[in-house]
Amino acid sequence: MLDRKKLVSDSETYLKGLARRGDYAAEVAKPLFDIESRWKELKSEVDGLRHRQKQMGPQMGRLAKDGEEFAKLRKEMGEVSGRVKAAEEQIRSLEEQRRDVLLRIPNLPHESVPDGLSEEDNKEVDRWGEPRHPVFKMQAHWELGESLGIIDFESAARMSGSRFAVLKGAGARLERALIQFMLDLHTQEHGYVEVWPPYLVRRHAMEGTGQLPNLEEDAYRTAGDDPYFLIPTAEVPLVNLHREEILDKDQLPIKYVAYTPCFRAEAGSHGKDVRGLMRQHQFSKVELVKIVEPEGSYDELESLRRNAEEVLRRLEIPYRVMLLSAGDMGFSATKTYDLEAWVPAQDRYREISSCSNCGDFQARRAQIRYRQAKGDNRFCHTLNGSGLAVGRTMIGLLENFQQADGSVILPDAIRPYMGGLSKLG
RNA sequence: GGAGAGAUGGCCGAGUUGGUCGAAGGCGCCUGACUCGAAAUCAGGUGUACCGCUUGCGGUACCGGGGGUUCGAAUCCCUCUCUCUCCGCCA
Repeated sequence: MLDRKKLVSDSETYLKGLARRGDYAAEVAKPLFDIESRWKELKSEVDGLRHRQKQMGPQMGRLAKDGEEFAKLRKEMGEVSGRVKAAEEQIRSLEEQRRDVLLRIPNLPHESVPDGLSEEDNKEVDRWGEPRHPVFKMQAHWELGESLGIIDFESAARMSGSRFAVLKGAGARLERALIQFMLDLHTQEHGYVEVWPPYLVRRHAMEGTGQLPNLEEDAYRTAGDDPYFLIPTAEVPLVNLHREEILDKDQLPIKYVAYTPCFRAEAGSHGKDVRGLMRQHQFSKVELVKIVEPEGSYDELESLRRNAEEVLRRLEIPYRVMLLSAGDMGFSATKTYDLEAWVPAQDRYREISSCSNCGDFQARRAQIRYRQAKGDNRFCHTLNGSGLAVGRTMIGLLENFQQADGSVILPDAIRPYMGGLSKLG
């Protein structure tokens, strides 16, 4: 959520910034200005009337209840009360409308973010490792996984439909090994606190991080009037850990890491990545979240990104770093780096991690503040990044380390987590 | 699932015959006095959000959330959520 007061007082700058995401973004914000001015007018009227009510209260208490003066005052104050109620109803309605608009306005892109509306406009900022080009017929990971007997898409489809996978034997162990490896790295070497959060959350938690109200069709939820939402990423529970809190300055920065399964309906991606582990309704992810002071939050983004990159380096998977263009970023982000791992069978890089600074956008939605000085409470900045998506990491391992005979050599870093196993198949 | 109790400011805790209660008192914290300094003591201050003029001041809202009764509600009524205790069940 953007700062309503600034949005109104400096609307030109804000609308211009929003338009960098596409014309729609500025359009969404437009109704706000009229709502805000009507709201202010009513608000000051009601404040005045209530002031009068408050003044008269004690006086009426002192008067004789059967006196003439009391009857007169009661009549007058009854009228005031009626007007207050009517105006307050209008105020409530305006505030609801205002909130609806504000919740649907995306975050403002940071100045360092390149212009552009699509993937094509993203800028490569770094690259690591040598992409492996095949001297033999390279197999896609789903072929490898099935021939090695470690991934079973068919059984998964029979019980759950498309976009599910069953991991078996060394495959299941590898999933667990990768999670363990990532958690150990981030907790022991990067200073994150490990968290085991709920996988089901209430609507307001999803609104807090910006998944709702806009992306409702992509979220799974339970039945009933007061549904739970299945988290699409651990970012949701991790950021909401401090909702409605005023933190002490010396508590910051807060750094959390959590492994969770993630659930996504993948509405609107029909036909994309229909095979393999690339795009699943349920997948594992180790997520990094930081809650920090506004000063230096972009430096924190750089280090967060490095923390995620380190996983790929240890696993010896070639990758590149993309700085996303304004129009390609997610709803809540001011600036996003995608890490893209090399996928030999597709002969291209594919997203394996997305690291964003959300500025105070989520903090304002979730009411996460910190005490800067006495009487000066400010919203924190929140950051998040995958460290990493486990399924996609498995793709990276299987495909990049496959051998001509269909076996897969495991990189050194993961072997201790596989009980010393050095090779699949 | 059944029965009961509760939810007040950073914390503890008053307030429930409706009126001067944003709310006693204590603790914590900040400032000043005393002191060489500290402790103790004394005095003052100490929530969040919004509106208006604006170095400061004035106003409004908020006593778990929402709704209602009333000229007026922390105080009465309804409802929801959460917490605790006991019983049952379950992992």
